[in-house]
Amino acid sequence: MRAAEKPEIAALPLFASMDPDQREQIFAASFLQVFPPSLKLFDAGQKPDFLHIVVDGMVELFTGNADRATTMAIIRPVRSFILAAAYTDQPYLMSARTLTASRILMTPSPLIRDAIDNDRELMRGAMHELAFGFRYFVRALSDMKLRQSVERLGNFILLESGERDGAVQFELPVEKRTLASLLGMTPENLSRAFGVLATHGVIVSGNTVQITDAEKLAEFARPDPFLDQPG
Amino acid sequence: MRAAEKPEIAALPLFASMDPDQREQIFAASFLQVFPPSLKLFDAGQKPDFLHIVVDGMVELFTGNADRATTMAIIRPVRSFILAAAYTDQPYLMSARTLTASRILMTPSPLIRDAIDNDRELMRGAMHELAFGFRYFVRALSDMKLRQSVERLGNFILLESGERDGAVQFELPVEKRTLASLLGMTPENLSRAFGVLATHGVIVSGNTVQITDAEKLAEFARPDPFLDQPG
DNA sequence: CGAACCCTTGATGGCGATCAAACGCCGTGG
DNA sequence: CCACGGCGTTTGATCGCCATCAAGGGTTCG
Repeated sequence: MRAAEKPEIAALPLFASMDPDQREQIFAASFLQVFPPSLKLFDAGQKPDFLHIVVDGMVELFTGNADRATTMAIIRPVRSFILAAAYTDQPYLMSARTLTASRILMTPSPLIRDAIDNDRELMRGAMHELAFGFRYFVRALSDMKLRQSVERLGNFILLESGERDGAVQFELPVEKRTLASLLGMTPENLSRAFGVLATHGVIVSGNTVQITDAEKLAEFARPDPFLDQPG
Repeated sequence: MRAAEKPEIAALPLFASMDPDQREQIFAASFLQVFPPSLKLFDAGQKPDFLHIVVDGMVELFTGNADRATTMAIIRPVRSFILAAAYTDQPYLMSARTLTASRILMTPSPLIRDAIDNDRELMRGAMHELAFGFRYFVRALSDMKLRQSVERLGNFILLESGERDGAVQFELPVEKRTLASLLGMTPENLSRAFGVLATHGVIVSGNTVQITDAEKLAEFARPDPFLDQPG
């Protein structure tokens, strides 16, 4: 890692308040690496060599067997991923690949395990990071079990809008095919789902989404006040 | 909590290796309570007052809006639940109720937060507990997205058998209606799914499941070597 | 003994997957 | 500069899984 990059990384939520000496030790053994788009980072089933943190860019976590595949999460900066595997030293449950060119901080997992065990502030960060991931997947599972595809899309749009301070127009963060997989449907049906939402206050053109009637959209999607929240 | 019960609780994985003084402090403020079956413990959306640990019995975590409901997990001894909410002080994402008469240890969440922050061994236990929950929901989500209902049931049976050291005959841990909800289907279709599995080496009579041909079942269900594992 | 309640079995319908083909966008190469 | 080819997306037609509706059988408990 270059010296110029250290302050930026040190400011990450996970590292911000930890002991500087220990942090320095972690950084000394870590790599901040730039990856091209569509590069596989690791496979499900592997033992975790590194804890990964997305500093810039976007990473897709996905699973699947030979026949089928599905994207489990999209990781945007600044978040770690597979902390659960790295800390407990169990095989990855998901594979990872970059969606865009990405800068990723890679820290050897034995090192991060020790550091978490020895630094209270880092541990707190790790607990929060893990708790965030836990809650994300709880949400994703209930989204999947309780709602049908068009509702999921509607709530996704509301959530994205919410993360942009309620912006009524924004760009989709990923290709539609990836979004379809994230939402548990086929690209064909995502296309049709956007069509349905046209009658519920949403216009889509290319990659840009415009909410023309947020109230009507909310009425259709029925977001859950607890479940459909960032964080 | 009665004095006679303390050693049993102190032996729980979460508490086993923590500082005895701090543990004593936690116990002094905790309740070990017996609940009847079908009792609601808390509702999604509430702020977490207590960390719960199932010592005996069985607890169902579930979500749902007015129309639909689904069970998210079945908690069997000895596990904590909603640690993520209790530690980060965010509202519960799921509701909880007992399935059977249950003994549950309830620890005020501010207390458990402090204790985790101050006791390294407890913190490790909490990290592992959280990591376990995280991985459980990752599995559940990919199970839901990648497999259809009969496959899910087949893999559930294989998993239960695996947890009983490969026993070829065992009792279903919950009512079939609850199992159906856990597996994301209706009771009617669970019934039909058992029917289908009859041609793949599984016989069901009442609550007892018998695997007559484990190989044929595995061939049909195609369990994932990484995903379909306890722990 | 009767009444819930759970489970099962059957019939029907809808959501979404699959198959198929055409469109639009964008790169490369002539 | 334009033709071509690849790929993501859209649109249409069909099929299959599973939910829903409905009714009957079994068990448990008051």
